Amino acid sequence: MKALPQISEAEFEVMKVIWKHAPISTNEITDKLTKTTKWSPKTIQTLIKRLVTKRALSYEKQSRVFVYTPLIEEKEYIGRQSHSFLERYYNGDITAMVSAYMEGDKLSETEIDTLRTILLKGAKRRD
Amino acid sequence: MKALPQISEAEFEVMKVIWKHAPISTNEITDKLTKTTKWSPKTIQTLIKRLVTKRALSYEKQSRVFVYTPLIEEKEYIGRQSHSFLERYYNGDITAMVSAYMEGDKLSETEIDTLRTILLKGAKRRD
DNA sequence: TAATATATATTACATCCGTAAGAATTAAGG
DNA sequence: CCTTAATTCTTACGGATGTAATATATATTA
Repeated sequence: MKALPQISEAEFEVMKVIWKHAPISTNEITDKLTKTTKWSPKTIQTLIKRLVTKRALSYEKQSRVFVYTPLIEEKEYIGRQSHSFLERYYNGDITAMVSAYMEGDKLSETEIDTLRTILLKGAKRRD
Repeated sequence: MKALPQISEAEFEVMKVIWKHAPISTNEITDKLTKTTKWSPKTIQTLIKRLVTKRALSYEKQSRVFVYTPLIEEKEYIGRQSHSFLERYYNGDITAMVSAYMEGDKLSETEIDTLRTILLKGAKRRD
């Protein structure tokens, strides 16, 4: 499996809008992000540029404007980040994380229910 | 609740040994970390120093040596990191994360069992 | 006490990141 | 065709981080 590019927190925000709306132009990205953040358009341009350099995005010149498409998949990226997060803080053990949440009373009844349901689905996956 | 200091990845490795063995001297920290990492003692010193500056550690001069104690709690720190991780990648929804793991077949049968057990404990089922 | 060993403090330096401003290029209007 | 406006490219700059090396202070030994 290829190494995914290192994406910073701010860059990730940019990726999110691109994942959601690709193919999408610079201006469209900028419009959306100036509404949800306090970044200047210049800043957003920089972030987009860096993502291209890092090969997280490809672009196509449509007439005079650039239109971007992600080169990495959202699910894959989040999966990798989750993996390394668990490694670092829970020795790679997701059950330790859930356990910590239970013990810290950080789970609502509803969430507990949801989790049980999720886990039941996989129950018959025993072969 | 006070803001916890920002601890980098490398610094976190140092914190882990201090959490585990505090109060612990510079040399002891260095010994342990040179075994588990490829860092030079100098690097480890730098990391310790930065942690002191950031007020993640306090120290006491015992005769001629410094002995360190954490100023922040491991559980609290990991809890905060977990929270912001979930915010960033799963909209703060831990069930979404577990769900993604289930769907990605990233959970072993054993883990699923463990999770079910964990969740049953908290089941003051009002059903 | 002077030389040496040891522990701590200061300085270094490249890269990444947040946050842009300014320069250059290109398209569109006069 | 040339000026202006829009778009993209280049440069900037301070703080954080990884990764140390060098310098200083202090303790031990000869």
